Amino acid sequence: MSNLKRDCYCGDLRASDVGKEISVCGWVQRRRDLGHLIFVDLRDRSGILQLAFDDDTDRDVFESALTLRGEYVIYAQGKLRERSSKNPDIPTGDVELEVRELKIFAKSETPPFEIVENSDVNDALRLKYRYLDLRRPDMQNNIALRHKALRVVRQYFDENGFYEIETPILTKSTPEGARDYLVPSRVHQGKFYALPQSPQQYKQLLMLAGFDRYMQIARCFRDEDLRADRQPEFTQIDLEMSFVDVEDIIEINEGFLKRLFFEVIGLEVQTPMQRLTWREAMDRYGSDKPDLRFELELCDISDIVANCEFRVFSDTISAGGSVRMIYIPNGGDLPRKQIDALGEFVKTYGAKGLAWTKYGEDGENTSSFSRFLSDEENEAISQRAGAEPGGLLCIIADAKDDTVFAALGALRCECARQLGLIKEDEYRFLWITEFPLFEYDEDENRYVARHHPFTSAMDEDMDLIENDKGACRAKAYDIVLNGTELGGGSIRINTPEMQMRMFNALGFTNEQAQEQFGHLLEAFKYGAPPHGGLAYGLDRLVMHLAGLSSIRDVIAFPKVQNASELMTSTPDVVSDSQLSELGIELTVPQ
RNA sequence: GGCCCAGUAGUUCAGUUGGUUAGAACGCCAGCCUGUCACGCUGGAGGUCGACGGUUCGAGCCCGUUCUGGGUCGCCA
Repeated sequence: MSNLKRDCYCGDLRASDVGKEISVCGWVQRRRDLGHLIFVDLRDRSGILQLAFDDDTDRDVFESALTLRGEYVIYAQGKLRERSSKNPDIPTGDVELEVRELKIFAKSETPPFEIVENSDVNDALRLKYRYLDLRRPDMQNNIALRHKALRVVRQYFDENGFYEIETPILTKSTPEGARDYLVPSRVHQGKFYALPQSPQQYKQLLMLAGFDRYMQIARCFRDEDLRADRQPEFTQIDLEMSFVDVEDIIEINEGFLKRLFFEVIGLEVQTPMQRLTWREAMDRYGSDKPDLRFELELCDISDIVANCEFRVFSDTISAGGSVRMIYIPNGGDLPRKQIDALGEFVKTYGAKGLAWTKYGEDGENTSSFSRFLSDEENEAISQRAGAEPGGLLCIIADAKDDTVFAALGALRCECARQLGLIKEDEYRFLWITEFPLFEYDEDENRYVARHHPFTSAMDEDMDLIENDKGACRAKAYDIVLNGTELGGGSIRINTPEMQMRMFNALGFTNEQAQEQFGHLLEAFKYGAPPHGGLAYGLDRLVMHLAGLSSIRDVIAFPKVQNASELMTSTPDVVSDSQLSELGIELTVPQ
């Protein structure tokens, strides 16, 4: 191959290069054999160049060109010439290579699917042959875009004084939080490492160690079920800063997002970005990651129906719940069947059902519940909604506010999607601040940390840690884009006393806290700076940059829904000797 | 763990109420073709209808189970 070196990429050649002697390498995209004239489209990561073989071509080279098939890997050398008929559809459409020398590096079987842009092939097949799928120009672009994003990440945070520091992959399993992936230890049989869910404790200890600003492109692992935007193995842009408060973190990250979106896709992001407190986000959108590309805000009507005859509403309120609605101006267009489907839709979020009113264009209303209310109550509801003919009112009542918010928040998005209300070309960034510090866990009958147990309470809510956990707010924030959580973080606790107070509040005895987090409590005795940070889901960020709806398309080798990897058939069985070396006996057959 | 959707040629799909030999396009193979660029023309090969079981005189189609993939609820500090 020493004398078969390429000197340029296919897609870079232009009319200004005509006359040059060039060499290219790549894969055969297509061969067009016209008899005494053969064209071959040669593809590399930069694009496509047309190779031409005709009567002036050396006979052996021509004969060799006749044997070319799709995905053959070749070298071609010759003189670049202007085409007699140009192709305006591709960047290299003005030129072609008059081939003088041709070398076939490797033949290829006919691939199981065509290597073309926008192919619509079954996911399982794509993933089984991921290396072929990745040859497709759109996948090449996605992966290149990811690289560009990573380059900006490293540049920006370097310029702002962050050190890139690696933290261990073999770590200690911690209670709370996601299920860990475990790695058995050979040296310490019966003991296990855990793969990190995030480098949380390490990055805090790096602040304690005095590095001041830390950044890592960190691989993280969570053994939980997958979604279109969730993989068991994913990448975080992990950040931590010392001597900062919430504002400092928001400021540096607004700068980052502005730079990232501009440099990668040329988008001008306005800063400062919009902010909502968690409380306001829930009340107005029923979600802690609201999509602001459309309106449809929630509205509380508990006060109107608190004493109404309709027990579904009034009983809910006396049980401590709420009755809330969204009003959809054009929702009256939805046929009855579709409204019933929305009723089924909200049930998947735990709602008992959907109460609705269709405001007819003729002034005649159809409603699932209005006959149970007084005229005054109906009128008050319509008035608060600002209802007009053609509108649709959707009401959810539940004894648990969480259920009302979950159902209405999801319904809001579903209606917007069905009615085409989402402004698809907008990028609505949003900070959600003042998250609750605690969250009640029904299964365990206790409060657990909503973010993680190292999160600081807001200064004015310190007393609530013991006195009113449900009302205690944290110095925690998320950055949201178009209804997706891009990242989140918090200001951390930095004294051993406060950290122990937090563990106690979560129900840990001092002994339990020492056992599981002793290293951190010990470290805090030696002077931890006030610090805080944030972590982005890199895959989600790149997904948005690429305008896609699944993170799989921006990950080179993703896993499928059951967390296996189809190309290599991972996970897989291991040999008995491997197991015995680890001191592991299986209770299930392999 | 629950719910929903899909599975027919290499690929993407069509397939009538359950009725003779399961079709199309692209791809593939062969032949012809000197300006194509999704080349064109002619011909050809290619199917356990995901699997198993059931109903039926008869199943790609109906029923059950199961597998695979996708979406989602729970879950994801």
